[in-house]
Amino acid sequence: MKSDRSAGKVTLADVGRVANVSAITVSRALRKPEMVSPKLRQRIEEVVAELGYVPDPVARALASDRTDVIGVLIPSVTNSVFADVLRGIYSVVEGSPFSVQFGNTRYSVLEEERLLRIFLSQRPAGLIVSGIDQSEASTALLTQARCPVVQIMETGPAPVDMMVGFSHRDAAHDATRHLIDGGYRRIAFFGARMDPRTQRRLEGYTQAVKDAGLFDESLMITTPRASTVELGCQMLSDLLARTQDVEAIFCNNDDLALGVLFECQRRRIAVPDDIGLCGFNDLEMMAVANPPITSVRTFRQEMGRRAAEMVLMRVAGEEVPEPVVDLRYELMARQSTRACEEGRRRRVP
Amino acid sequence: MKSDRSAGKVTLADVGRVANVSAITVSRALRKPEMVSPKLRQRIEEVVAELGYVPDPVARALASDRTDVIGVLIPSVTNSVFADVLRGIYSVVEGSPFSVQFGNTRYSVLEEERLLRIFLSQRPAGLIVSGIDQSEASTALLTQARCPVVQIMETGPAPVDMMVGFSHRDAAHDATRHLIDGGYRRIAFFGARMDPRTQRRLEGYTQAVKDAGLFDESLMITTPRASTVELGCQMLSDLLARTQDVEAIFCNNDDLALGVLFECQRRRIAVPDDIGLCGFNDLEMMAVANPPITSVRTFRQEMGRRAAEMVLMRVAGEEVPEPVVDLRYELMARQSTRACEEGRRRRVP
DNA sequence: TTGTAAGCGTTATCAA
DNA sequence: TTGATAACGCTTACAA
Repeated sequence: MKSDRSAGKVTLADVGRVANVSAITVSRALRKPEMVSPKLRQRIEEVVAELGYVPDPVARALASDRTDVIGVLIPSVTNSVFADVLRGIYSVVEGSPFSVQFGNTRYSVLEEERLLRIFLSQRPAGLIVSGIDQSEASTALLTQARCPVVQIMETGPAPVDMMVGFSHRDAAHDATRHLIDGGYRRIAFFGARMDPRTQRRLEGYTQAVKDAGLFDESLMITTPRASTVELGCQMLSDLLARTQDVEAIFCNNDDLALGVLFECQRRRIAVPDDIGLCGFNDLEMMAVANPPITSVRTFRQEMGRRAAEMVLMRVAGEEVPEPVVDLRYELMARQSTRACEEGRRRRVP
Repeated sequence: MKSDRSAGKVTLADVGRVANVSAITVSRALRKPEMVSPKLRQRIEEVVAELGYVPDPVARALASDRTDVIGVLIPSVTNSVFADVLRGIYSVVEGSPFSVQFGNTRYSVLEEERLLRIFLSQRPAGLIVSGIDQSEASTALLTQARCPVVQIMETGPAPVDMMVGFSHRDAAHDATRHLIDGGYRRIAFFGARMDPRTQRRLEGYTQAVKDAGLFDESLMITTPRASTVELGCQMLSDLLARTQDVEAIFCNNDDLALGVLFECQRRRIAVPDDIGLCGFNDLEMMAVANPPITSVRTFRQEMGRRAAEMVLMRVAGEEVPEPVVDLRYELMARQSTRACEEGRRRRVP
């Protein structure tokens, strides 16, 4: 008699009993059909269907010391940037026998480390982590991990294993150059959250304005708060309360940019004629705003897709031809940064 | 000698050996400390720390026939509505020994069913599913599930187990009434995706306009496409190409409403004077748009939080005092629906 | 309070 | 090609 713990679950042994073969043969028939004679294979398949056998992933994991779970660590579940990445990952994983498990690090390196330990104890098939700023302990854990690891969202000099991202510094630098080239001189920076990637965007901005001799610390507004549209409104209000001498604003992301746009509309500040405006990420709405807002397009779904593909390839034993990928970015120049023909005039003399 | 399969992993038996106790005592010391004498407990804790023992959740799951994983099935990973729900769930689960695993059903009942089978085979501690429109098979699976189940996002007459949501029909009805009460007569409905919840919003709208004798099928625009801001722009353009006789628009969600607003700005259509505008969900940006947009606030984080709490209570063996919760909604009336003092005039006579 | 023995459902290993 | 046996690391049931 079966123990009552198992609650009537159909096991490999049950299938074997009915099909008159051993459990291990059933296991093989399901995992490596070519190793079982056609005759037996068919009989087993029939019994599996008849009994409604479903393999137990937990038992499989314990016995084989591996799972079909790909662990994904992202800093935020609400940020649409990461939602896009997840969509990319799902698009690849959905067609495979693998599944995805996330962890939400909430932009905390310590939380990331804690989650990493938990995930690793679950024998993941692969691991996808965000960014390149892991703690020393996390880096050690990842290096020792006995599964493929992909760092996403960013590129950097020392990949733990594989990597797919882009340079936030370069992207911000180019966006700032775009404003400078458009004739804007007094260019502000609005930054929220100030996570490592935002920091590097700030560096790119700073470099560009310094190189052009346009650096002015009083034009930088940053906050550790998460970015919202409302925050964009407030930042513009704060800046204008301090100085009217602003010609353009580079926002660390599109939420802020949208807030700036709304606030400009309320204050009858013409975009791009009074103030030029550039966002970051190129959310869908940027292209249809009034006016359309210039932004830096990043390939978020593609990052997720590529990362998942890399993991699957390695799990399948294939070699990944390009284990470090820089996906770049694209400056989507729109009406919000159309510079005047004869150079920018200051808004207030 | 240990088998090489385990790759040097520290086990309960290892800890026991060093601490001079049996493995089961170590197990108890970690799970039910009060059952172990203080002396042994302390010695064991020291050895655990010394050896860096980490419990193996896979082995635990196999032995105890349960996991600490709460399965969550949502229709979309990119829709910010569900992102908010997830945040609520995380806020509760993060402080517990439980973890979350999602599935993305992509608004497909069949995919939901498939995922449900997978999840159930993994002995979840609890299950949170979206909506009340599961397939017959899924409902059967959920009914038989040996774990707590919560349906979220919606309320309905026949909960499988527990439920926390609100009535989309009532919410849409009230929003439409708000427009009618504001003096608007020619009220359009814009709907995207047309999933079951959107359908019920449409029903609420239809009921309200019919009751007021204002029903006009030609004012309803729906599409199976996912909602985007751009789609909102297009829908307005389509509607206006067909008729100028429109006084207000109730959008099935805020993305569409934002698109309508941008398109109105471009066409110099004054909101709310030429056209009244109401969204659904009350995303953060609605309050700071220009003008601020009326929307129906729903308590998405709260839904996630409550659902997770219900699961945890039941897992802990406690009784859930209120297993079916209607969280209601709140109409956030803003400038975009400010009706004229002396009743609405038609925009075009 | 602590320990022994027997699983949990699967797969690795080695033998037939 | 098939099977017997022994893990995998932990917990349940029961005994001391």
